[in-house]
Amino acid sequence: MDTVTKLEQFLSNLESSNTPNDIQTLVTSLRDSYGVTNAVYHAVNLDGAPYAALTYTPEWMDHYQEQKYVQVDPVVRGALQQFHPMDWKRLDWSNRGSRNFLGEANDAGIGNQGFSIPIRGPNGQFALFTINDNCTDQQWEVFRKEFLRDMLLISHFIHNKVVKIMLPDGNRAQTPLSPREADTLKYLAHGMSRTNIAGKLEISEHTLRVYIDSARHKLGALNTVHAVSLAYTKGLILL
Amino acid sequence: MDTVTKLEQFLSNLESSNTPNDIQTLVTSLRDSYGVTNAVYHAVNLDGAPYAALTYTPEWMDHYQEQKYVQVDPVVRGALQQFHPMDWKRLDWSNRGSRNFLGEANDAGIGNQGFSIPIRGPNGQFALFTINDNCTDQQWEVFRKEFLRDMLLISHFIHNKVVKIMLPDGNRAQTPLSPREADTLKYLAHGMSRTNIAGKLEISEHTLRVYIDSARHKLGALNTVHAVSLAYTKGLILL
DNA sequence: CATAAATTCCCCATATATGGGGAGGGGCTA
DNA sequence: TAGCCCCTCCCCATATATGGGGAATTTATG
Repeated sequence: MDTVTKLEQFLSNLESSNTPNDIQTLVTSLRDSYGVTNAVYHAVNLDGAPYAALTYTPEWMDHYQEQKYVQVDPVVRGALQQFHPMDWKRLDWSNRGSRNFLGEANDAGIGNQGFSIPIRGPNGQFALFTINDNCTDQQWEVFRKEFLRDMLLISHFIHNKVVKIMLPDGNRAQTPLSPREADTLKYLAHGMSRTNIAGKLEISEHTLRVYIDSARHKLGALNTVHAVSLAYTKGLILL
Repeated sequence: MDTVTKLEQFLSNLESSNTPNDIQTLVTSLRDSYGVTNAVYHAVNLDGAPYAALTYTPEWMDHYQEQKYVQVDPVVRGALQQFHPMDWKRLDWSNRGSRNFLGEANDAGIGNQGFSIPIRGPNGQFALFTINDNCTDQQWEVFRKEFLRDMLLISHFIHNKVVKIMLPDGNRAQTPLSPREADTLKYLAHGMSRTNIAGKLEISEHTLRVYIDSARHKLGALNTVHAVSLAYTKGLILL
């Protein structure tokens, strides 16, 4: 079975996946067809909720959840600041929490080699697609060279499908912001005060307040900080 | 020349690209090898600055810049809210600004067909990779089916390279936030008041203030809104 | 052309955030 | 073990933001 066929097969299976269970099956068959120890799709943030389809043991997952490892896991922390797929060897495992985590992960049968692909979507979506294996550095390098591109595509398509399944109404029309409102929120995000922004936009501070208020109301935000973070994650403003 | 070779050739050319000029040349040769009307890499936000490598005419680019079309362009607005490559036909061209923009774009020789791939990186990076052409819907559909995957990979690798070139110190160590600081900023982003957050974290409001203050100082933020938006874009907190 | 939305201006009172201090206990690391 | 960072608590005074009103002109939209 050559490379193209593996990817083709995955994409064709993905096409006919319509439930969370299908995705789980898909990830398992992905692990088998590429001959690795584990394959993991982990949506760290999908409109506030997490979601995962993976081949780790349920025990390890429960443990991970209970210990709130998502906040400590160097893979997650690293991926949040990276764009390119990230090899686990290049992460910082120096502090105690990480070492502890690493030890427990090894005990849970997770491979010594691995890379994780960060996936970013609108609305603050953040997910990871991870492949890991037990093998030598050389073997791993060969795998990486051969399949990294497949994995990039797989990570993209699997996330796209998961969003479709988990957030069927995710494509609802967005609350539009008026140009002035968008400007206002942008400058607020930059840390400017009302007085400064009003000066920059050459309007009175009273007027500026109207924009902040109307943006808050449009977005259903509880306060200004909320409005700014909503507008940014929803892709309504550019920083 | 078959598909694999085109992509391979691009990636090999990319490997040896080390300056903005190289990227420009690369995009031009990309357009030629895939036989389309235009190829565009447009970093809308690269640490606050824009950057573009494209095959549009300089006149159109100047016009685009002068008119601040980035704020009106339905392609940009749409891509900000999408994950998957977005066909231009599926955008909303109904309002006056968009129609006007479309007319001028046609006059500038931009193809009637096109799709744009949104690219999201850490630090609020947002870029678009666009391919457009003059052809029928059917021809376009064929092109899309055949080359969409290539384009996804190209968009990923070109962005990765541009960031390396334009932000060579982009991989500097991030200001770490303590767990309490990160929690605090996260809840602030959710729109909670100090009083509520203090209650949730079961600490006094005074203590909470210390976290906000120290986070502000660590991030070099001008105020709380700024601190939250910095922490989020830098990947230091999960919403 | 009628209606809606955007943009601009203003007042008053209260709630909340910020800036400047200070202080003690506990844990990790060199 | 010494030093650094984290976590927790407190005071005072001032600056800034919010919530509740109201109203005009211009610009888009159907």
